[in-house]
Amino acid sequence: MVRGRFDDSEACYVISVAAQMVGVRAQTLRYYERIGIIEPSRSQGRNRLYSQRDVEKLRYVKSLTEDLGVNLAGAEVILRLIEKMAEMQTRIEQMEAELEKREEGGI
Amino acid sequence: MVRGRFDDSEACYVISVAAQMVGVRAQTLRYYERIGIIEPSRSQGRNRLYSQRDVEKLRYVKSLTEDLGVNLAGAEVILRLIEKMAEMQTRIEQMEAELEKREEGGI
DNA sequence: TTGCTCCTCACGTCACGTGAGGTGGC
DNA sequence: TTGCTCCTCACGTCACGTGAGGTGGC
Repeated sequence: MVRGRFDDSEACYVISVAAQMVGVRAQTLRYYERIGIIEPSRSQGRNRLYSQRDVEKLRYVKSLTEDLGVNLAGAEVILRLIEKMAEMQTRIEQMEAELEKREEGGI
Repeated sequence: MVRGRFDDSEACYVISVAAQMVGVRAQTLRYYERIGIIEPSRSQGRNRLYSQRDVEKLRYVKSLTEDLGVNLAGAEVILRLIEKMAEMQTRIEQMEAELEKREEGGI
C-alpha cells in the first residue's frame, strides 16, 4: 500500500486489537501510557489509537522486559540507544560507499 | 604510570575501598557479584579484588540505576550497547580521516 | 442489551538492596 | 583484641502488572 506523507489511512488499532498484536493485556497498555512509555493518539479525544509504529515499539519493549528482564526505565534508554546506533550504521554505510567509489575512480 | 601487558601492579581495591569509591555498600557489591553483574578477582581465592576497570563499570551501573531507575538487567544490556557504539564511533572517525586525506590529495 | 471503551483502587509478586549475625585470617 | 574479610538469612520497599468494579458511547 502506498501512503502519502499526511495520509490519514495509516493503520490504527484500538486497545484490544493492539494488545492482542503485542501479546499483552489492554490494562498493561493503559499502564504503559500512564508511566509514559507510549502515547497513542485518541479518536475524538476518547479511545486510544495505536499506530503500526506504536505496536512495533511495544513489541520491542515486550521482548526486552520478558526475555531479558529489563525494566521499563531500561527499555526506554535502550530504545534510544538502538535508534542512535541505527543512525550511526547508516552513516558508516554511506561512507563505505563513498570510499569504494573513490577507490574505483583512483584505479 | 606505565603498565606492562601483564603488569601485576595494576591498582586493585578490596571490597570496602571499592564500595567507598563507587558510593555503595560492600553488601551491594557482594550482591552484584552473586547475580553476575561484576566478577572481581580474588586474593589467594579469598578476598575480592576490584580493578580500576571494575570500579568504573560499577560507577556506570550506579548512575544508570540511581539516576535513571534502570534495573540491573537493563544496565547490563546498556553497557554492551555503549561498548558497541564506541566501536562504531571509532570506525566513523577513521573513515572521516580517510575521506579527508583523499579530499586533499584530489585537489 | 451486547461488547467494547473509559477510569480508579487494591492487591500479588519479585528485584534490589540492606541489616543482622556468626566465621576466619592478617 | 581490633578491624577487616567471608558467608547466609530475613526483611522492607518499590516497580510492574493485573483483576475488580463501576461508567459511558456506538
